[in-house]
Amino acid sequence: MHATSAIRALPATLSSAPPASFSNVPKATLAPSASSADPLAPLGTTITYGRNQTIYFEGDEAEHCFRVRSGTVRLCKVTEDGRRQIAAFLTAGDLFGWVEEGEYRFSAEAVTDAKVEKFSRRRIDQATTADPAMGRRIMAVLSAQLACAHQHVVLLGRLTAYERVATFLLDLARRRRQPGRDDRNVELAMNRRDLADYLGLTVETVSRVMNGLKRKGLIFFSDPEDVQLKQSDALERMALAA
Amino acid sequence: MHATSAIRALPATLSSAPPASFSNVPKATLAPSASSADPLAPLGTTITYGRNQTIYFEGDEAEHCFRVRSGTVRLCKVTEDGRRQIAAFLTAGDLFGWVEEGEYRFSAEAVTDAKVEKFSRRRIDQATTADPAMGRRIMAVLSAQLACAHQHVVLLGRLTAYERVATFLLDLARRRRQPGRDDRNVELAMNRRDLADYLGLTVETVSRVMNGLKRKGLIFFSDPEDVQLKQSDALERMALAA
DNA sequence: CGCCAGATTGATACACATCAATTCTCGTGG
DNA sequence: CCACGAGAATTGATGTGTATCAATCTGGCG
Repeated sequence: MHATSAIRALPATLSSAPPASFSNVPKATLAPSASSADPLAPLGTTITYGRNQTIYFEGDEAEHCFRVRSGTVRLCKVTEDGRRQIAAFLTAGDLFGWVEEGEYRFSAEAVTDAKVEKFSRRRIDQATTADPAMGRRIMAVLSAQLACAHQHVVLLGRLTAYERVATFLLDLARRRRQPGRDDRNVELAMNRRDLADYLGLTVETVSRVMNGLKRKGLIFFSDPEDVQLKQSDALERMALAA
Repeated sequence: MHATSAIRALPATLSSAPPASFSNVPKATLAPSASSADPLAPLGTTITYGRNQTIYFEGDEAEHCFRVRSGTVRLCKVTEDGRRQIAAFLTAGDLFGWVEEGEYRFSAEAVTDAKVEKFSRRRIDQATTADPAMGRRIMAVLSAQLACAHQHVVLLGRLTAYERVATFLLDLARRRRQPGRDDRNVELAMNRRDLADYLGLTVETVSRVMNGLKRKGLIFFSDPEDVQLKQSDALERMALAA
């Protein structure tokens, strides 16, 4: 299994990290391409989490905030009766646990092995006072994530199962688009259950749709976590809503 | 009809404005209760919009950002084939149109008559450089909105129609909770169509559920936009997921 | 008074969930 | 090296929550 392969070979500094977050929303990374080094980096400590390990639980006191350095993290919530919804998949550069005060409202878990930076709220506050540019960067990341979340809302509120899956696959491909990389080939960092819980569907439906798309020749896969987009244009048409 | 009544009697300054945004997520207002006056206020110009007037269209160049001063604003997106999803209802203190660069991804429209402040991106940037505390406040608002959006994702991804409506009504009531106000009585700023498009349902289903709740005695209304919560506890139980 | 948009109510359709087997994959130990 | 077991994915049969289609009702307004 290719647990950690989806986001592989991450640059040591985030300055050239690919845009993360899902949806076709341009992603602000904390460290801009140009000039200044990542201003947040020296403030945190990096922790490595194994696949499916919990970073924090919903309800924990929110004393720290985090940033993904490598790998994929999910934010999720489980209802009393066991229904689970994933609110976001986060990748390199994404902030999370950015709670003003009180408790985390979602759990954060490593989808793949992941390196995560941890910051104390207090130190971040101090740092933004000292360096206003950093505050603006954080604002940029947060507003990009908000835009992603709104896209996700549209997907869940109004798209059919086929549209959801097509949109997701295209987002994933778009997110990985970089010079010199084959963006026809998408490696899913997550299994069908995660996918279902992100898309607001059941595992069975996701499986049926994926295989339906395969049968129609829009995609191909033998390994369920390694998907080739054969007809992106047809997928685009299917994902009409953006 | 009580178009503008849902959020009435807004204080001139936002310093004592009620927490806005939906979901039971604590709301950071831009102007904190204590000390300093609203730092953003002098930077913007206030514009009044009539009910259903568009503030900006999805696809417009994002040169300004906004803040709600009074009334309710919706962020929404319509697909080619006419499906509409409302991503958020915004009320006093909420920021919107906070796009880094490029175009707005959602349209913003006045649900009720509304006063909105308009800021140029550039001036905001300058101001945050001058006053880092302002940057932190904006971050707080954005992260609160992100939390709201994530709640909305759970609602759309995993809740039944009854659970969605119950959750919505309770959020609305919670949002209005203030000393000296009757929080059993909820005035909806929006009609059934807006409600449906926010909750990811159809008008018919919303209507059926509202009348179902009325029949069960959990709520009461004669005017469809003025709802009394008769058994908040039962509604809470129905809205299990949070 | 009669129009019209919004809300409600009813009958029916369908997309997806649910329940229930298989099949596949891979790690483990004999 | 292969049998075994367990979790993941797939596939099939059936059920159901909500959408869709279609009236009807209601209240405000010209």
